[in-house]
Amino acid sequence: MARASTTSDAFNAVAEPRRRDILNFIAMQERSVSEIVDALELEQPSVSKHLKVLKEVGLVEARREGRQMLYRVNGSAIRPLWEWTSTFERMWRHQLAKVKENAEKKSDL
Amino acid sequence: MARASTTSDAFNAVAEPRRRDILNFIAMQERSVSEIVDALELEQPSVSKHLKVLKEVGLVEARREGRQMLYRVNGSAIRPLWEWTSTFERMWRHQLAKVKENAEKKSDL
DNA sequence: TTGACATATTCCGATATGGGAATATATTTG
DNA sequence: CAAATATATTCCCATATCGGAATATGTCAA
Repeated sequence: MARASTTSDAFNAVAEPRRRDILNFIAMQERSVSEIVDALELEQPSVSKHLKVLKEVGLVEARREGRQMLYRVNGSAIRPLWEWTSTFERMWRHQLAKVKENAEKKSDL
Repeated sequence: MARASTTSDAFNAVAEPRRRDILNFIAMQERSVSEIVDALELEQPSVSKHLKVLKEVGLVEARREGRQMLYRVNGSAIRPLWEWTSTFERMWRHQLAKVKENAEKKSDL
Protein backbone atom coordinates (compact mmCIF):
# COMPACT_ATOMS: atom_id res chain seq x y z
CA MET A 1 0.00 0.00 0.00
CA ALA A 2 1.06 3.62 -0.41
CA ARG A 3 -0.07 6.76 1.31
CA ALA A 4 -3.81 7.23 1.60
CA SER A 5 -5.43 9.26 -1.12
CA THR A 6 -5.76 12.99 -0.55
CA THR A 7 -9.45 12.51 -1.22
CA SER A 8 -9.87 9.78 1.34
CA ASP A 9 -10.90 12.25 4.04
CA ALA A 10 -10.63 15.82 5.28
CA PHE A 11 -7.45 15.03 7.21
CA ASN A 12 -5.61 14.09 4.06
CA ALA A 13 -7.11 16.89 2.02
CA VAL A 14 -5.98 19.62 4.40
CA ALA A 15 -2.51 18.20 4.81
CA GLU A 16 -1.55 20.14 1.69
CA PRO A 17 -0.65 23.72 2.70
CA ARG A 18 -2.01 25.27 -0.49
CA ARG A 19 -5.37 23.75 0.15
CA ARG A 20 -5.41 25.28 3.61
CA ASP A 21 -4.47 28.60 2.05
CA ILE A 22 -7.42 28.29 -0.29
CA LEU A 23 -9.79 27.44 2.54
CA ASN A 24 -8.51 30.39 4.54
CA PHE A 25 -9.02 32.70 1.61
CA ILE A 26 -12.57 31.68 0.87
CA ALA A 27 -13.56 31.24 4.50
CA MET A 28 -15.33 34.55 4.95
CA GLN A 29 -16.70 34.97 1.47
CA GLU A 30 -17.26 32.84 -1.58
CA ARG A 31 -14.70 33.45 -4.30
CA SER A 32 -14.19 32.68 -7.94
CA VAL A 33 -11.32 30.55 -9.17
CA SER A 34 -9.54 33.51 -10.66
CA GLU A 35 -9.80 35.47 -7.44
CA ILE A 36 -8.08 32.59 -5.70
CA VAL A 37 -5.47 32.44 -8.44
CA ASP A 38 -4.73 36.14 -8.09
CA ALA A 39 -4.72 36.19 -4.31
CA LEU A 40 -2.54 33.15 -3.75
CA GLU A 41 -0.41 33.55 -6.86
CA LEU A 42 -0.88 29.99 -8.01
CA GLU A 43 -1.39 28.61 -11.48
CA GLN A 44 -5.01 28.30 -12.49
CA PRO A 45 -4.86 24.56 -13.22
CA SER A 46 -3.28 24.01 -9.84
CA VAL A 47 -6.10 25.86 -8.11
CA SER A 48 -8.74 23.94 -10.03
CA LYS A 49 -7.12 20.68 -9.05
CA HIS A 50 -6.92 21.62 -5.40
CA LEU A 51 -10.54 22.71 -5.44
CA LYS A 52 -11.51 19.40 -6.91
CA VAL A 53 -9.88 17.56 -4.03
CA LEU A 54 -11.55 19.86 -1.51
CA LYS A 55 -14.88 19.33 -3.17
CA GLU A 56 -14.55 15.57 -3.21
CA VAL A 57 -14.17 15.46 0.54
CA GLY A 58 -16.97 17.98 1.05
CA LEU A 59 -14.80 20.81 2.33
CA VAL A 60 -16.06 23.21 -0.33
CA GLU A 61 -19.16 23.67 -2.37
CA ALA A 62 -19.51 25.51 -5.63
CA ARG A 63 -22.06 27.25 -7.76
CA ARG A 64 -21.81 28.64 -11.22
CA GLU A 65 -22.42 32.28 -11.96
CA GLY A 66 -22.02 32.99 -15.63
CA ARG A 67 -18.59 31.83 -16.64
CA GLN A 68 -17.36 31.87 -13.11
CA MET A 69 -17.48 29.19 -10.51
CA LEU A 70 -17.88 30.50 -6.99
CA TYR A 71 -16.49 28.37 -4.23
CA ARG A 72 -17.34 28.51 -0.56
CA VAL A 73 -16.26 26.60 2.52
CA ASN A 74 -18.47 23.98 4.04
CA GLY A 75 -17.43 24.54 7.64
CA SER A 76 -19.14 21.44 8.96
CA ALA A 77 -16.81 19.20 6.98
CA ILE A 78 -13.96 20.39 9.17
CA ARG A 79 -15.84 19.33 12.26
CA PRO A 80 -14.28 15.87 12.59
CA LEU A 81 -10.88 17.48 12.49
CA TRP A 82 -11.81 20.01 15.11
CA GLU A 83 -13.32 17.38 17.35
CA TRP A 84 -10.31 15.17 17.14
CA THR A 85 -7.88 17.96 17.89
CA SER A 86 -10.04 19.24 20.71
CA THR A 87 -9.40 16.18 22.84
CA PHE A 88 -5.71 16.97 22.71
CA GLU A 89 -6.26 20.65 23.25
CA ARG A 90 -7.83 19.73 26.57
CA MET A 91 -4.69 17.81 27.47
CA TRP A 92 -2.59 20.72 26.48
CA ARG A 93 -4.52 23.01 28.81
CA HIS A 94 -4.15 20.54 31.64
CA GLN A 95 -0.43 20.48 31.13
CA LEU A 96 -0.33 24.25 31.23
CA ALA A 97 -2.40 24.25 34.39
CA LYS A 98 0.04 21.88 36.02
CA VAL A 99 3.00 23.99 35.08
CA LYS A 100 1.28 27.01 36.52
CA GLU A 101 0.40 25.15 39.69
CA ASN A 102 3.97 24.08 40.19
CA ALA A 103 5.22 27.57 39.60
CA GLU A 104 2.88 28.86 42.27
CA LYS A 105 3.98 26.20 44.73
CA LYS A 106 7.56 27.18 44.21
CA SER A 107 6.85 30.84 44.76
CA ASP A 108 5.29 29.92 48.10
CA LEU A 109 8.61 28.63 49.43
CA MET B 1 7.19 18.08 -6.80
CA ALA B 2 5.30 15.34 -5.07
CA ARG B 3 3.21 15.34 -1.94
CA ALA B 4 4.78 17.00 1.08
CA SER B 5 6.67 14.75 3.43
CA THR B 6 4.73 13.23 6.30
CA THR B 7 7.33 14.73 8.57
CA SER B 8 6.96 18.22 7.19
CA ASP B 9 4.42 19.19 9.83
CA ALA B 10 1.74 17.93 12.20
CA PHE B 11 -0.93 18.23 9.51
CA ASN B 12 0.82 15.73 7.30
CA ALA B 13 1.81 13.44 10.14
CA VAL B 14 -1.75 13.20 11.39
CA ALA B 15 -3.25 12.53 7.98
CA GLU B 16 -2.40 8.86 8.39
CA PRO B 17 -5.24 7.15 10.30
CA ARG B 18 -2.97 4.71 12.10
CA ARG B 19 -0.98 7.55 13.51
CA ARG B 20 -4.14 9.09 14.87
CA ASP B 21 -5.03 5.73 16.37
CA ILE B 22 -1.67 5.65 18.07
CA LEU B 23 -2.08 9.16 19.42
CA ASN B 24 -5.54 8.31 20.69
CA PHE B 25 -4.24 5.23 22.42
CA ILE B 26 -1.37 6.93 24.21
CA ALA B 27 -3.27 10.14 24.91
CA MET B 28 -4.20 9.41 28.50
CA GLN B 29 -1.17 7.39 29.51
CA GLU B 30 2.28 6.75 28.19
CA ARG B 31 2.61 3.35 26.55
CA SER B 32 5.32 1.01 25.37
CA VAL B 33 5.69 0.05 21.74
CA SER B 34 4.46 -3.47 22.39
CA GLU B 35 1.39 -2.20 24.19
CA ILE B 36 0.57 -0.19 21.08
CA VAL B 37 1.25 -3.19 18.87
CA ASP B 38 -1.09 -5.36 20.93
CA ALA B 39 -3.84 -2.78 21.28
CA LEU B 40 -3.98 -1.69 17.65
CA GLU B 41 -3.05 -5.04 16.13
CA LEU B 42 -0.32 -3.63 13.93
CA GLU B 43 3.09 -5.03 13.08
CA GLN B 44 5.83 -3.89 15.38
CA PRO B 45 8.01 -2.37 12.64
CA SER B 46 5.02 -0.46 11.40
CA VAL B 47 4.39 1.00 14.83
CA SER B 48 8.03 1.95 15.26
CA LYS B 49 7.98 3.71 11.92
CA HIS B 50 4.82 5.62 12.71
CA LEU B 51 6.23 6.63 16.07
CA LYS B 52 9.33 7.90 14.37
CA VAL B 53 7.25 10.17 12.16
CA LEU B 54 5.25 11.41 15.13
CA LYS B 55 8.43 12.08 17.03
CA GLU B 56 10.02 14.00 14.19
CA VAL B 57 7.17 16.48 14.14
CA GLY B 58 7.10 16.71 17.93
CA LEU B 59 3.75 15.03 18.42
CA VAL B 60 5.20 12.43 20.77
CA GLU B 61 8.08 12.19 23.16
CA ALA B 62 9.75 9.05 24.43
CA ARG B 63 11.81 7.79 27.30
CA ARG B 64 13.51 4.49 27.81
CA GLU B 65 12.66 2.24 30.70
CA GLY B 66 14.75 -0.90 30.61
CA ARG B 67 14.22 -2.54 27.26
CA GLN B 68 11.03 -0.66 26.69
CA MET B 69 10.48 2.70 25.13
CA LEU B 70 7.58 4.59 26.60
CA TYR B 71 5.85 7.07 24.32
CA ARG B 72 3.60 9.90 25.34
CA VAL B 73 1.70 12.59 23.48
CA ASN B 74 2.96 16.13 23.38
CA GLY B 75 -0.42 17.82 23.31
CA SER B 76 0.95 21.24 22.50
CA ALA B 77 2.18 20.05 19.09
CA ILE B 78 -1.42 19.58 18.04
CA ARG B 79 -2.19 23.17 18.91
CA PRO B 80 -1.65 24.61 15.43
CA LEU B 81 -4.08 22.09 14.07
CA TRP B 82 -6.64 22.91 16.70
CA GLU B 83 -6.25 26.61 16.15
CA TRP B 84 -6.64 26.31 12.44
CA THR B 85 -9.74 24.16 12.68
CA SER B 86 -11.24 26.42 15.33
CA THR B 87 -11.67 29.28 12.93
CA PHE B 88 -13.88 27.05 10.81
CA GLU B 89 -15.67 25.64 13.78
CA ARG B 90 -16.82 29.18 14.52
CA MET B 91 -18.24 29.38 11.01
CA TRP B 92 -19.96 26.10 11.49
CA ARG B 93 -21.66 27.35 14.63
CA HIS B 94 -22.78 30.50 12.84
CA GLN B 95 -24.33 28.44 10.10
CA LEU B 96 -26.19 26.36 12.66
CA ALA B 97 -27.39 29.50 14.38
CA LYS B 98 -28.75 30.82 11.11
CA VAL B 99 -30.58 27.61 10.38
CA LYS B 100 -32.10 27.70 13.81
CA GLU B 101 -33.09 31.34 13.42
CA ASN B 102 -34.83 30.62 10.15
CA ALA B 103 -36.64 27.67 11.63
CA GLU B 104 -37.94 29.89 14.41
CA LYS B 105 -39.07 32.55 11.96
CA LYS B 106 -41.02 29.96 10.04
CA SER B 107 -42.71 28.63 13.12
CA ASP B 108 -43.91 32.16 13.84
CA LEU B 109 -46.06 32.18 10.71
C1' DT C 1 29.18 -14.52 26.89
C1' DT C 2 24.93 -16.29 25.33
C1' DG C 3 20.17 -16.09 24.81
C1' DA C 4 15.84 -13.78 25.16
C1' DC C 5 13.16 -9.88 24.79
C1' DA C 6 12.01 -5.04 22.99
C1' DT C 7 12.52 -1.85 19.55
C1' DA C 8 14.55 0.29 15.37
C1' DT C 9 16.23 0.22 10.68
C1' DT C 10 16.78 -1.17 5.92
C1' DC C 11 15.34 -2.80 1.54
C1' DC C 12 11.65 -3.61 -1.59
C1' DG C 13 7.62 -2.54 -4.67
C1' DA C 14 3.12 -0.65 -5.79
C1' DT C 15 0.91 3.57 -5.60
C1' DA C 16 -0.76 8.41 -5.38
C1' DT C 17 0.98 12.67 -5.48
C1' DG C 18 1.60 18.01 -7.11
C1' DG C 19 3.49 20.96 -10.51
C1' DG C 20 4.12 22.17 -15.40
C1' DA C 21 2.55 22.27 -19.94
C1' DA C 22 -0.85 21.63 -23.13
C1' DT C 23 -5.45 21.16 -24.16
C1' DA C 24 -10.48 20.63 -23.49
C1' DT C 25 -14.95 22.35 -21.98
C1' DA C 26 -18.33 25.85 -20.83
C1' DT C 27 -20.30 30.39 -21.10
C1' DT C 28 -20.92 34.96 -22.80
C1' DT C 29 -20.52 38.38 -26.40
C1' DG C 30 -20.39 40.25 -31.06
C1' DC D 1 -20.95 31.04 -35.89
C1' DA D 2 -16.32 32.87 -34.05
C1' DA D 3 -13.67 34.99 -30.54
C1' DA D 4 -12.87 35.81 -25.77
C1' DT D 5 -13.07 34.65 -21.08
C1' DA D 6 -13.24 31.33 -17.11
C1' DT D 7 -12.48 26.95 -15.53
C1' DA D 8 -11.45 21.93 -15.84
C1' DT D 9 -8.91 17.99 -17.49
C1' DT D 10 -5.14 15.24 -19.23
C1' DC D 11 -0.45 13.75 -19.64
C1' DC D 12 4.10 13.42 -17.79
C1' DC D 13 7.53 12.76 -14.09
C1' DA D 14 10.26 13.09 -9.86
C1' DT D 15 9.25 11.96 -5.32
C1' DA D 16 7.66 10.17 -0.84
C1' DT D 17 4.89 6.95 0.86
C1' DC D 18 3.18 2.44 3.61
C1' DG D 19 3.39 -2.31 4.40
C1' DG D 20 6.02 -6.62 4.44
C1' DA D 21 10.06 -9.15 5.26
C1' DA D 22 14.38 -9.44 6.98
C1' DT D 23 17.74 -7.80 9.88
C1' DA D 24 20.12 -4.74 13.14
C1' DT D 25 20.54 -2.58 17.63
C1' DG D 26 19.88 -2.24 22.53
C1' DT D 27 19.02 -4.08 27.15
C1' DC D 28 18.53 -7.42 30.68
C1' DA D 29 19.29 -12.04 32.90
C1' DA D 30 21.70 -16.32 33.76
